[in-house]
Amino acid sequence: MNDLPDSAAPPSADATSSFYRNHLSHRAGFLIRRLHQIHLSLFAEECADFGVTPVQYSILTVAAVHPDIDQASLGHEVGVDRATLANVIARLKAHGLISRSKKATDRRVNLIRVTARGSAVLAQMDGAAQRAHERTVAALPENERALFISYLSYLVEAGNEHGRAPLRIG
Amino acid sequence: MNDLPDSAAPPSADATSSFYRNHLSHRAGFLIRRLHQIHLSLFAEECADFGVTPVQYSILTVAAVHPDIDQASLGHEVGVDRATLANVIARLKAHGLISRSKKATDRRVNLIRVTARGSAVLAQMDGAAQRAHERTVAALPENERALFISYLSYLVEAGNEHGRAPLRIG
DNA sequence: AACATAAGTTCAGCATACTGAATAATCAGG
DNA sequence: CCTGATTATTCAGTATGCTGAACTTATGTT
Repeated sequence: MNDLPDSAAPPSADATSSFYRNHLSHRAGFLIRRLHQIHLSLFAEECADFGVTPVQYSILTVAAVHPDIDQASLGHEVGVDRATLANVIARLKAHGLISRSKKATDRRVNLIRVTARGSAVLAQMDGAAQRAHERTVAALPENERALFISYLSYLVEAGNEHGRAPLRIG
Repeated sequence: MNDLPDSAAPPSADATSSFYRNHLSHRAGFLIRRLHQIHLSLFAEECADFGVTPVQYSILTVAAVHPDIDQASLGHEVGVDRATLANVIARLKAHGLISRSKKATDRRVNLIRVTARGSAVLAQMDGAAQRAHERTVAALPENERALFISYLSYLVEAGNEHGRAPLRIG
């Protein structure tokens, strides 16, 4: 059932060897996209009961330790651009997990605060979120796992200036 | 300018040590999401002249070596679910890079074919796409780079059943 | 032929992510 | 106190990715 039709059968090796040397599954970007999909799926599976996505969870955890953080700072911490963050914040607010207020001394600024309900959800889903992260790299033996994370971390730091939402590293 | 306001200053280490042990930047899912963003940015930078995104490029390369491939097979090869694929296909068709026809012996099936213009664009952007993939991991020394790719590849294969668009590995 | 079942695709709706433009509020110089 | 530049946020539009439901066409059974 998964067979390709004749016209789409794998081409002979000599006709397309350059394709196979450069196959999707050897391209960094392709693999990263796919591993991201896998993580999203694992997170959804572990955290289905809470209705909180990975990005929402990241935002909640940062907001929880930075009471009344402004949106720009929150975006820098979590690596989410301002437009996306405005959308996510709106959803979190609609679900009652955060509240928003204008800063008294600068009314351009929105201050974000995790509600009591938000804190409760964070506490309840802590284990599930941990498991989702662990399962994403669980297939690697422990030594390689630590190495993989350190490579990831190094690449993220090295490429930090790329994209609209560079992290604040310091 | 990047300083947090007082109310959002980093909390003292003892009050939130569990937070720092479990900081965002040590979570696999967070790092993968961020590295994915970085890759998207690098790809956009390298391939800006062609108006083709990473997923579109993956689809074009697979369709190029599988003439008249059906959408379900294409989705399995590229790791894109059917609904998303329908959208991407529509955009590629709108830009004249692919054409679509009904399969004669099973009119439920759409057959995808890269147009002459699509082939030309693929050929023209080949170098730029390569550079985008290479730059994503360029910060690692060559040995570690190969190792990182092999870890990625291993994790993707191990987690392949997760998500709506598992790859056909074979 | 009639029916149920299955397969391929599309549609509707939500979430994340980006760009560029608009809006609103603040600040710095004169 | 105005004016212009800066900063914070939002809005509009596009792309990817998911789920569940619908639709169309094939297939298998009787």
